[in-house]
Amino acid sequence: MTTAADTVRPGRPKSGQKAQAILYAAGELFLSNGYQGTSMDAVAQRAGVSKQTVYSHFANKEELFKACIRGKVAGYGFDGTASDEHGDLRDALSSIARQFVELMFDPEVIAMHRVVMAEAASQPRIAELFFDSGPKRTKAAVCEFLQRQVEAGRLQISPDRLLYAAVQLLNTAAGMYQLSLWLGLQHPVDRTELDAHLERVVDDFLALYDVGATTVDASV
Amino acid sequence: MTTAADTVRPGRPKSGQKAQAILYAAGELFLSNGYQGTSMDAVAQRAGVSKQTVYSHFANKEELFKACIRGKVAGYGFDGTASDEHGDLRDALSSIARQFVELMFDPEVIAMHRVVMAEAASQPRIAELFFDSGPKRTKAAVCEFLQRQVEAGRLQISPDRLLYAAVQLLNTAAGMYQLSLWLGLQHPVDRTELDAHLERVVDDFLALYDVGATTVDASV
DNA sequence: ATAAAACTGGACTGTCTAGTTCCGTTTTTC
DNA sequence: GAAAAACGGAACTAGACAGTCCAGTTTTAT
Repeated sequence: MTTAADTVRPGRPKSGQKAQAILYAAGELFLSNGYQGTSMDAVAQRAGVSKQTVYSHFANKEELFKACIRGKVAGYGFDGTASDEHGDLRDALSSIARQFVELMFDPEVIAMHRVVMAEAASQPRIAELFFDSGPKRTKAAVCEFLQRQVEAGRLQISPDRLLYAAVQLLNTAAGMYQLSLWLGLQHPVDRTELDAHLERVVDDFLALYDVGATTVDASV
Repeated sequence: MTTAADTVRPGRPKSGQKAQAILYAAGELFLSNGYQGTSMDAVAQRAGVSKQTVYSHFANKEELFKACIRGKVAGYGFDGTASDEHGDLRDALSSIARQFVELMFDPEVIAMHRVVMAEAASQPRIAELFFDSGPKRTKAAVCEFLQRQVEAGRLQISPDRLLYAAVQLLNTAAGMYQLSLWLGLQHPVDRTELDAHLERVVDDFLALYDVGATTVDASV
């Protein structure tokens, strides 16, 4: 299969390195200054490239922005469910929670959320793209993990509660810090404090969904 | 006590109505177009006022923005803890959760979060102001409510867990929709679906903290 | 070698921006 | 009535921006 880009043409081919440099520079600028706060001149200058070259690789500012977000999101995989299926359930949950919190503590991830949210109103497709390939994928991964634990008889979660439980786990884990982080008000959390927090989170989760847990039925 | 503003001076006094009109117009524009996306000319035009007048009431764009945020935040009180102390605990928790979720569904509140987060990097004091008089106050209110329930013997929460529990309640209630809302991807949620969700949230909360609830101690 | 295309560097357009200042008018208090 | 200040309207400064264009240079395939 040969696309238009693959076709061999006479003349000098586009430099992939320049495209990379442009993407990298744009990524830095967009994430720290926002979409509107970043000029194409600044991108070109930081990439060490002429503005013409920027426009030869990316149709316009919006396309460049989209390409940036796509690239960044692709780089931030959440492999929390790679946790061994046969190890301790508590450890696995703990690892998922910790990985998620640490992801949320990453300054670049924070900047990402900020920029995408800021531009969500004027660029709905960007928001969708980000959500689908980021948070949505993470939730789905945790869902699948929980599903497997249910099937293995290690957890008690009714099928219609799976997504809720997954969000509950991630949310209680990171939700404590989330908004403060996005507002730039959160100091890096103390290691031992974080450990204690995560233990609580996993304890609560197990109290609700562990096979031995008492299900409180308040309707009676 | 007379401040400089109170002092009676000769000449025409500043029109409070104009100040209000400017604030209102600026609020609309800032919330829908962001800080950088809003020009002072646009504010003046929408307020039906000359730019001179805008600058006579507010020193500059930043001060105008701050005044806007202050005003908006002050308007969004969270009176969820006004819930009767002697009524049903479940109802009270349910009411708190519902009120919080509905607050989070308010388009203006969503826009607010977006704008403040977007500007958090360049305007840390705004972010702080918003956080302290918004989310922080809400959390504190719920904390106090829980504290009273603990004292009344209706809930079992150790003192160092109070804030965690409060955040847990609010977060599980709204966290399911939060990010989607901020990204502009969430359709208004079906009434019955929301009811079911909130019931789950309260059930889980009671399962963890109700006086009759079994505390799972996994360290044994 | 030659042709084709990428690239540089800069100039350029048209539009928008914040902030300030001018003048003439209106309103209000002393 | 007089003085003081708020107003409207407009202009101006000094700059940033996205995007286009062009002349000349470099790289590459044929």
